[in-house]
Amino acid sequence: MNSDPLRPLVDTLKTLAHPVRLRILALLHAGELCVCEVAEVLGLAPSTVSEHLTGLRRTGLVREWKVGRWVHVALSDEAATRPLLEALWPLMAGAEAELARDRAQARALRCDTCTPSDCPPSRTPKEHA
Amino acid sequence: MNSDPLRPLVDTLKTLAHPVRLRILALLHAGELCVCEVAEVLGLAPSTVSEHLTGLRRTGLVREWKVGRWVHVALSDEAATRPLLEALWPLMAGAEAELARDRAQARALRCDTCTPSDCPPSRTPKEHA
DNA sequence: AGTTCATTTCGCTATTTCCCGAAACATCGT
DNA sequence: ACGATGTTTCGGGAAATAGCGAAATGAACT
Repeated sequence: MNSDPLRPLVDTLKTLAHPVRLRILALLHAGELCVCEVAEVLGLAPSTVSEHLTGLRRTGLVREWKVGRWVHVALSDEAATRPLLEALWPLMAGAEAELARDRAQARALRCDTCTPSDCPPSRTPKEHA
Repeated sequence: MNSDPLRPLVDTLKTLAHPVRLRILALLHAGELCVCEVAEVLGLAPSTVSEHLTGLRRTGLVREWKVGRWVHVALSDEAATRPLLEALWPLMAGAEAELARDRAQARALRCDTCTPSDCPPSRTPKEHA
């Protein structure tokens, strides 16, 4: 019945059309993170972030994989959504202040003696010593 | 308080994220139309189309102007939204059949002895004779 | 002035989206 | 096996969105 050929594109656009999800994409543009770090930076409940990420994954915008008990997230390298994302970055210029603050906060959370892929994220660098 | 710097971009994306509005944009990509023609092609109530167009105009995606008692609509030439639209056309390829049908129907409604700018749109060409 | 026709605004209902907390899962460490 | 921690799923309530018909508006033509 519902074979609307515009459906996939509309789904992608709907997924993009939310400030939190744009902030997540901008965060991931600077490097991968794990779900709890995203939740911390955005100040949202983990369940909320998980649901946003489900949408982003459904539309192929991000990919996720497990590392120990953490789920790491990064921008997908799928060709389909790339041009849209590339067109989007310049349009986020007006929010650069907020986005830079997000990135700085993510960097502060991240342990700096190891890469996100092979080490559990730590809330504070000293927890890792 | 609510000075979310991502707001304008989110508004634009929300406006794009609807099959009817995408079809309207694709229609206008082939040339300007008046509101009643858009309603006829899409098979929607004029009030519904009017509301969709209000959103498209609010976000600068289309422009409208009065011609007699008709309101003509065309894609806006604003620089801000252009790159987004340009990234969008290729992504609509999967719906080319439906979009081509829309365009054909619009062409059938349109009087072919005059341009849309200086002549009231007529339902059938012979009404114009 | 009154009529007609294109368009918009309004009132309404149905559906969807967003966010959370509680509970369920999953994985690691002890 | 147990507890701790990260994540997801579920249930629900507030808000936004989509569609229509009816009524209001504006412009043209008698």
